[in-house]
Amino acid sequence: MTAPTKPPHGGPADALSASPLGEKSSLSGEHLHSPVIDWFDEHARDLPWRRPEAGSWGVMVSEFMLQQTPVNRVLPVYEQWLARWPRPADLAADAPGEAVRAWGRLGYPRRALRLHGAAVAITERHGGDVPTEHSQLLALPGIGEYTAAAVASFAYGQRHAVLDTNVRRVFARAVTGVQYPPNATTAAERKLARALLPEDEGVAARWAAASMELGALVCTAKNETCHRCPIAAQCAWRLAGKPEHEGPARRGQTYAGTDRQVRGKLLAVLREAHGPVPQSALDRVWHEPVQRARALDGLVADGLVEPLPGGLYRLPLTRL
DNA sequence: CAGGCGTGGCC
DNA sequence: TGGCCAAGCCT
Repeated sequence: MTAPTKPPHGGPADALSASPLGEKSSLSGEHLHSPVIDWFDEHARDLPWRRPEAGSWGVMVSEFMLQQTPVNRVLPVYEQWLARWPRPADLAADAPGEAVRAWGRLGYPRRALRLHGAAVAITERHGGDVPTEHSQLLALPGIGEYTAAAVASFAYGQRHAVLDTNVRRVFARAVTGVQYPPNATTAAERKLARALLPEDEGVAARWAAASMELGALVCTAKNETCHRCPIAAQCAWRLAGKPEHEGPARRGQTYAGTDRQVRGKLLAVLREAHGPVPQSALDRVWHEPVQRARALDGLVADGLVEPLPGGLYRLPLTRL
């Protein structure tokens, strides 16, 4: 094959260059030996959804669970889900409330509902197989830009820019030279990600997983370990002396005392119970009646809770 | 597009 | 101790 000739040198200017978008930097490499992929070959974690037997459904389930939830907490729940619902049609045939219950304490339980909804759509519209097209994936509930690219790339080996928080941080540091990426993904970030993507489909998929893993294990938000980084020598941020984040503090998440906390407590009661729960049992989780009622109403509106006659509540047995 | 949406571990 | 952080999505 024609090995594209690489610029003779991969110094800082290569990674940093004001217009790195027209050509691949040495970070990804259009050849088959990017330092990040080499590092990945050596240090990638052996995660169940990366094994061939996981299949596209396993990849998709893992991506839903990993949205804002750490790997270690996902692992046991992932195993339970795949054992119980080995195919999308298996989950689709069960009640949505069972998905919510089996979600356990992963957090953001609307993801469980959306994953169930996606399984129903896959069963009804795609013959029970996770679709291969990015646009079809994007049309499923709970799948956005990132997850569609991740499933297409990790499950089907396709060439997509997979821009998650890890990759965005790696690019922000190594290429742009700042500590953190913007709050929301920008057009410039998408353009950069596309420009860095290796041409070859299989290499591109490998690169996507590798750059994500680098952000998860080495180029972390706090306590990054540059001495273990395969591109430390070209990293714009490190070369600039690792300047601190400038500008307004990044938006933090509040939790204590919010409706979210109340919703969590209400749903925990319903998860533990098998069968309808009386209002009085729910009243015990929060002292303030107005906020309590608002939280319960919200859960019902979201389809996470099903109200029954006689002041009883349960996880949803039927679809909305 | 800023803000809502769970949960737990870490420094 | 409490703010920050963890493979986002939706409105």
